[in-house]
Amino acid sequence: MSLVFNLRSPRLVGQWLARFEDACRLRKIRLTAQRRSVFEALAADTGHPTVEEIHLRLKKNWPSLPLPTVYRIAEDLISLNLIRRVASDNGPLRLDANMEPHQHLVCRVCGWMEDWRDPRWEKTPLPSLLSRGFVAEEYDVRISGLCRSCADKKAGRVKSYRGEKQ
Amino acid sequence: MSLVFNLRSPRLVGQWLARFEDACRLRKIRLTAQRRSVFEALAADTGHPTVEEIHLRLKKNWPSLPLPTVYRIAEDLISLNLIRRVASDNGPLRLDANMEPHQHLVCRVCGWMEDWRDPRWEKTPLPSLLSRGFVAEEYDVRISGLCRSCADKKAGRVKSYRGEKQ
DNA sequence: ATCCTTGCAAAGCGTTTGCAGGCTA
DNA sequence: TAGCCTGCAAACGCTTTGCAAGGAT
Repeated sequence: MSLVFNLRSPRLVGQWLARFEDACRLRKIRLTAQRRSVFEALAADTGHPTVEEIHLRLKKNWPSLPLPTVYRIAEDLISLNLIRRVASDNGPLRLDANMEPHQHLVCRVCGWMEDWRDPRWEKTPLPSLLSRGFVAEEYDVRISGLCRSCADKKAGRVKSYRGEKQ
Repeated sequence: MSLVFNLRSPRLVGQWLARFEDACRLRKIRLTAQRRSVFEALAADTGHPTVEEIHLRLKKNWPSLPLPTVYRIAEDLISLNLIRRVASDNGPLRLDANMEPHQHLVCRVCGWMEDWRDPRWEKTPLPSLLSRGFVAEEYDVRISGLCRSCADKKAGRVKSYRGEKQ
């Protein structure tokens, strides 16, 4: 697990923090230091971190912060519509504070993930009633493939049968 | 968990079983009754079942079949490229024996899932080198929303803060 | 006969929960 | 002050693993 993370612009993080505080007031939810820290860490990070990654980062300055608290707060923030879960094939829950419409690049080998925007996806209209009364709300588009480092490693490798995750 | 499942056409299941047997021969993997049963149950089901659902179904006629065996075989079939994991936000692993290009309708409340085809997604070309050397291989499109039954239940309900999964 | 695969049991990992004490509003 | 929230520890559910016995080739 990498602790390297890409920062989001401080201006945007500030906007999102204000929105977070408004949401707390509106929903009559207490604005605790723990919630603010978790939300801020998540908002500042473009890397779709796991709960554990957030926890590790916060522990540097707050060694007593327990992991279950971060889990509980993550759930709260999801309920408040301030962050969302990222869809994946397996592995631990990943979080995303970017609520704008966007797509994801996902490496099928290492799970590396990055935001991507392609206006073509956003212009495609949602079918209104697709099938059996299903009410479509939004697209969730992942572009899967190989990140540069896994593509490099792959060259010349032989696939094994068991023992190697695809 | 529901044991109701939608059947795939026997003709298609037969084709896929033949492909499964070829793949076993090609990769020199033993064709056991367990593997055949798990693959067949999966191929016959259009409902994106979990490993446990497959196991429950097979147990009816094979009470001694252990769950870990189904997990191991699922992993094998994924490695053989005969089935794939379905992307989801959370919850247990779901499997899909349909390897044709297709999209999914996903209910964000109950997890109900159904295949969907929209030629627009399939015609959109993959960008070749999107970002930082990323090699795109395929799209994974989920259309999330509410299935009919959750849409019906939702009318008139008040959302709670904690205690209700979104 | 070989050795891949299964069956069993146990461990592993990520996540959730119950309860008492603490802190925000 | 009231009661929401946290901290702690323990439980939980899904998944994986080690090892000996079994079965396909």
